[in-house]
Amino acid sequence: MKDSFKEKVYKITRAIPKGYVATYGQVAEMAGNKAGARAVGALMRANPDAPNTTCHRVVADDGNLTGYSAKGGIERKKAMLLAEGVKFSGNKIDLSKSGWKNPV
DNA sequence: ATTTTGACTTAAG
DNA sequence: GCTTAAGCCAAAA
Repeated sequence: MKDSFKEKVYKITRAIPKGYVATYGQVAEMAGNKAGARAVGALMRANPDAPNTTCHRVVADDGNLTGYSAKGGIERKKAMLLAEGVKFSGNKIDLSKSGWKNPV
């Protein structure tokens, strides 16, 4: 299988359970490139599989919401995550409660 | 093929 | 605590 870096990133992003979020660095590391956090963001922006790839469950390492090219932007993403049960700390995600880690 | 940009992260000032 | 700089990777121009 030709799982390129981006395909892995999309797959991993899709694998994030509802109510949880993963950081770009985390996804990048799972995809095989620990330093590819930026690349992950770039791929999310491309997001060819938008309704299939839950790109809104990927956030910055600090739990801060960044990017989101779609309509509504950050506010929309925040509302969406909050509706899924993600715990927010003010205007950021509480990674201590909603931080996702891949169970192998 | 080379250069630029970007939804990152960490370190230093 | 916030701003600036540098390092990393991949896609787009």
